[in-house]
Amino acid sequence: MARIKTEKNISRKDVIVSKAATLFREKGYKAASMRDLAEAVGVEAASLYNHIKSKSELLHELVFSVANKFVLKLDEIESERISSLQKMEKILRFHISEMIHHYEEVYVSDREWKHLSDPYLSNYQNQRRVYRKRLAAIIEEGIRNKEIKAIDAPTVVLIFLHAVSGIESWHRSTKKITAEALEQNMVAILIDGLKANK
Amino acid sequence: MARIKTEKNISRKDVIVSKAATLFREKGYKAASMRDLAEAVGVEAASLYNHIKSKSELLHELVFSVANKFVLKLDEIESERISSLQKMEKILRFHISEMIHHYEEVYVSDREWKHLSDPYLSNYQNQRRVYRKRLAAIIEEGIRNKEIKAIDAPTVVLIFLHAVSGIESWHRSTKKITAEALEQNMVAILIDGLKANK
DNA sequence: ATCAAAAACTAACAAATATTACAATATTTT
DNA sequence: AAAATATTGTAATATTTGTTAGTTTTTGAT
Repeated sequence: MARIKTEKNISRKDVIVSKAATLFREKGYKAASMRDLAEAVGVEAASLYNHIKSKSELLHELVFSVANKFVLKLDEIESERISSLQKMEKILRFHISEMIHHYEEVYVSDREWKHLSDPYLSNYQNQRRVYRKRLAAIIEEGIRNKEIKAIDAPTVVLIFLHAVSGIESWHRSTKKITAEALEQNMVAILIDGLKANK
Repeated sequence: MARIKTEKNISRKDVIVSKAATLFREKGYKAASMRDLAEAVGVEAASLYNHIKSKSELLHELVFSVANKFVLKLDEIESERISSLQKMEKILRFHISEMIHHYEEVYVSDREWKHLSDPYLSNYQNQRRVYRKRLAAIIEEGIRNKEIKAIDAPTVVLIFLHAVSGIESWHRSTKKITAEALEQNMVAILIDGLKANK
């Protein structure tokens, strides 16, 4: 009987959730079976249920842990006393950094939330809506201050969020530039694209 | 017995493929069942097989028809005698327009290609690689001409392609700006973000 | 009106799915 | 070392899946 190996402060459940993230990213939530997951973990499928309640629990734990992290960071940045453009840059950099360093989880959270079921689904959709609204508000403030060019704020938000998810391709590519260079390039394009013409 | 309704020059298969696009977008390829599709079409599941070979055929027909369209357009734009920046703008506008007017198909092609099986999968991945390389080449030419700021070309490509897929959120939102305004805004941010500082 | 082809239906299939009950084994606590 | 607890395995469950076989109905051409 091969037990699930754990290190200090990492529960067996954590191991499962983490492997699930990888699997959900690779195959998608629906296509990833509990047997696949069991194999990745090194155990029989039924044994997983000593640590988790269901497959769907895995998904919503992943999704909400990521979502919460972004909300917390936004709380922090919003209250800083810096310009709108600087706020946007900080948010952008945070998104990029999270996508690079917690790739699997962030990716799954971004692409697989459709398969949440209520009440988690509605909850998540609401959270996202609010999050986007808050970003749009920052941009609109920047427009009022003539810092940011006159442009539709929700459109900017949508470009920003999705542009970052392009890091997925970067992650898979073999000939990568460094993470720092990637971040610098993205900021150069997107933040420059926002600046009001002087 | 309720037949599948067809209009002129639209085969029953076309109707099925089109409904499949909507369904695959809504639920994802894996989660969309043939019975779901049958219901959307207004017929029993088995009846679909008079017109199509398999579920996977639906996916790869969708994916490749979209992919081919983009390749054809790129052929056209590449051979035009205009600046690199203008080429990028044209490509961007085409992507935006396709995403707006053929939302379901483009979205599915973008997000569900993972579920293709070989040889279609390898084929598609190759096509995409080549397509991105060609876009990067245009950008690099622009950099050499000092038209575009010195920046990592593959990163630009990745931002562009994914930024466009953000239109998905626009499509679902209720309070939309017009398609033209959306396009104008996206071009403003992304193309401006590329321009070399004068 | 007849006949062939196209398109629908009913019924059934094997395979895969998430999950459960329960017995066997390992670990920790006493 | 014994008892209690945690973890795994085996076996089985009901559902859902894509798909096929065979039959009946509908359509369009003669």
